[in-house]
Amino acid sequence: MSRFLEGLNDEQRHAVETVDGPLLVLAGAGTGKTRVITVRAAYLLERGFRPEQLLLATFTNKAAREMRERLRGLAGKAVEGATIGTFHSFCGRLLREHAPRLGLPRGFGICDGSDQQSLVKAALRELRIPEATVHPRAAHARISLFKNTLVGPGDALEQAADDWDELVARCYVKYEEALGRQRVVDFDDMLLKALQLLEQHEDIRAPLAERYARVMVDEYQDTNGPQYRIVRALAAGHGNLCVVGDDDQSIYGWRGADVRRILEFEKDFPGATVVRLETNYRSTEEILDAANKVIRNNPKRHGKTLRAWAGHGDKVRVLTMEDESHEAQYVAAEMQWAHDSREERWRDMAVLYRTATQARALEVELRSMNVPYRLVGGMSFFDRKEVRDLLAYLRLAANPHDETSFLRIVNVPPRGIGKGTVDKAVARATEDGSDAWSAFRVLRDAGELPAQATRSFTALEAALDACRHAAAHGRMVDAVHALVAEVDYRAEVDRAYGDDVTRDLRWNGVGELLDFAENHQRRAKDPTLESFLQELALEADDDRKDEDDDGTQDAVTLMTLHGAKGLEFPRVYLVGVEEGILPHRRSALEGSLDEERRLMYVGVTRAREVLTLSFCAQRAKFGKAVVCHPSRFLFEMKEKQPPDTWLPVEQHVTA
DNA sequence: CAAAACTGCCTTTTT
DNA sequence: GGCAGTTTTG
Repeated sequence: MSRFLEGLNDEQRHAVETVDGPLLVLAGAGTGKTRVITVRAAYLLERGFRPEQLLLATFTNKAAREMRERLRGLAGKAVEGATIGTFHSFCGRLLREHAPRLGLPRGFGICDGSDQQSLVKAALRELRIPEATVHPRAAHARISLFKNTLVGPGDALEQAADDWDELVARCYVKYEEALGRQRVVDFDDMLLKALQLLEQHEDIRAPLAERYARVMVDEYQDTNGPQYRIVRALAAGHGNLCVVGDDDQSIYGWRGADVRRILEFEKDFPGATVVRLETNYRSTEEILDAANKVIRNNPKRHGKTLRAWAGHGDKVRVLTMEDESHEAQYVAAEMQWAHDSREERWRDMAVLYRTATQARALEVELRSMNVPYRLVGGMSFFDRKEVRDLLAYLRLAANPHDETSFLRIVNVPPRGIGKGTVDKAVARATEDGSDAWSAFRVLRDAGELPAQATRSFTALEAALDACRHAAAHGRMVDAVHALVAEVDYRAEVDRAYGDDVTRDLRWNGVGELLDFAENHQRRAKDPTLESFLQELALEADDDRKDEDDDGTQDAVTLMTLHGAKGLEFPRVYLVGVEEGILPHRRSALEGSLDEERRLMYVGVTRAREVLTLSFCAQRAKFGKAVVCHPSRFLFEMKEKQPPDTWLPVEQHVTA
C-alpha cells in the first residue's frame, strides 16, 4: 500500500485512489480537502505520472502556494515541473506565449481593478453619462459580470432590459474599444482570451490536453463560465478531471461563479465518481452545530451533514456591543487576555468581517493596545499612490499605448504639462484613432506643444528609454532605479508629504517595489519588464514579505470573510453580524441572501475551538450614528425567533 | 495655464 | 474618513 494512503479515512482514500475519469469530491468545511488534493497529486506521481502531466488550478495565489508547499512536503523534488497556479496565472502564461495569435503585442499590459475603474469612468465621460446616473463601480461590476458570463458587448446591448442596462452596455462597448486601443487586457479578458485560444485553435488545445493527463480544480464551486470551459477544453478527450469543492461555500456568485456547476457536475461529466467528505477534523461540536443550523436554511444544496471528529468545546458566544469601537475594544482586550493569560499565540486568532472598511475600527484599537496584527487584503501595497505611480511608469515603458498609465503620470511629478495640453493630445488621439502618447509626439514634432510641455515630454521619453534599456538586460532593479532617478521621484515624495513620518512611509513603498524587482530578477528564468509586470499584476495580494523565518509572523489576522475561505484559526471573532452588513444590504435587492448565508457559514466554520460573534446596537455610517439589528443568521443559529421590534434589512428606512 | 485649497460624494465581496 | 471634482490663488 502506498504510504500516502496512511492516515486517511475511507472517503478520503477513495478520492485519492480514484485516479481515472471524472471525479467530484464534495468536501465540507474542515474535512481535509487540501489534504486530499495534495495527497492525490503525490499519489499520481508515485503511480508513474510525470509532474509535467499534472495541472492543479486554484483561485488564489495563497491557495496555489499552499498546495505547492504541501505537495513538496509529500513528494519532495518530484513535484518540480507540475503546473500549480491560479487560473489567471495559467491563462496569463498561455496568452503571453500566443499573444500574436490574438493580435496582441508580447508586451501587452494587464489592468488591475483600479485601472478597470478608470477605463469605465473614461467611457462614461465619453458617452456623457453622468456618474450620478451610472456609478462607475456598479458599471464596472456589471461589465465584469457580462464578461464572466460570456456576454459580449453586442449581446449586452441587445439584451438590455431597461435604460440603466442599456447605458452600461454602451459603456461596455467603449470600454472594450479602449482595452483594444491600449493593447491591454483586464482580469476577465485573461480567462476569455485564453478560452478563445483553446476553443478556436485546436493546434494549441490538443497538445495541452494531451500534456495535462490529470487535471485538478480546487474550489470548484467558485468556477465561472470561462473557467469551466477552460477546464472542459483541457480535459476533453481523456476526461481525467478531478474537481474539489463545497456548494455550501460558494461565495463568488457576483463574479459569475455558478453553484449549479458543482450541483450538476455529474450531468456535465457522465459516469463521474462522487465522493463526499463529511467528517470535520477542524471544529468542536458546538461550532459545527451552529454552522449546520445556519446553512440548513438554504434551499438548494447537495446536502451534507458535517460530523465533528473533535469533541465538545466552549459554547458559541453572541455578544451585543454598543457600537463598532466598543466591539473592537472588547475583541482586542479579550485577545490580549487570551495571549497573556492563556498563552495563546497571536497567529492563532483572527477577526473576520463582511466588508473591508470594518477593519478600520479594529486597527485603531489593536494599535492602541499594542496587539500585533496582519491586515489581509483591503488597502494593499499596490494601492499606494507612489507604488501605483511607478508601476504606471513601468507599464508605459513596456507598452506606450497604455493610456491609463500615461494619463496617470503625465504630470506626476508636476512637470508643467497641464490639463489643457493633455486634453488637446487626447482629442488628437481620438481623432487619429491612436493613443495619447503618440499624439504627444506628433504634436511636439509639429511644434504645437507649449515650450515647457515640449521639454518635459522629451525628458519623459528619455526616462522611459533609460528604464527600458536597463530592463532589456534583465536588470529590473536598475530599471526601477533609472525611473526614480530620471523623474526625480524622491523630490516628488518630499514635496507631496509634509511631515517626516509619512514621507518616510511613502518612500518606503518605493523601496519595497525595488525589493520586488530584486526578487523577480533573481527568481525568474528570463526576467523582462513584461514578466515583472505580470507578476506584479497577478500577485498583488502577496503577503509573503515581512514574515518570520518560519514563514508566519506572530500576529492576529484581520480579514474579510471572502479572504478567510480555506483558512482556520483556533480562536475566531466574527464582528458586525448585523442586518445590512451580513447579510449585506445589497444582497436583499439582488436576491443573493443564500450567498450571504454561505458567507456566514464560511465564517463560522473557520473556527477550531473558540467562536465569538458580535453585533452592535448602533454604528457610524457616513459619520452619523445608525441603529443596527442583529443578523437573521444569529436567530437561525440559536433557533430563536426575532423579537417584534426586530427589523429585517429589507425594511430598513434609509433616511 | 498650472498648483493649492476646499467641498461634497459615497463604502461588498476579488483575480 | 478618503478622494474626485471644483473653486481659488499663484
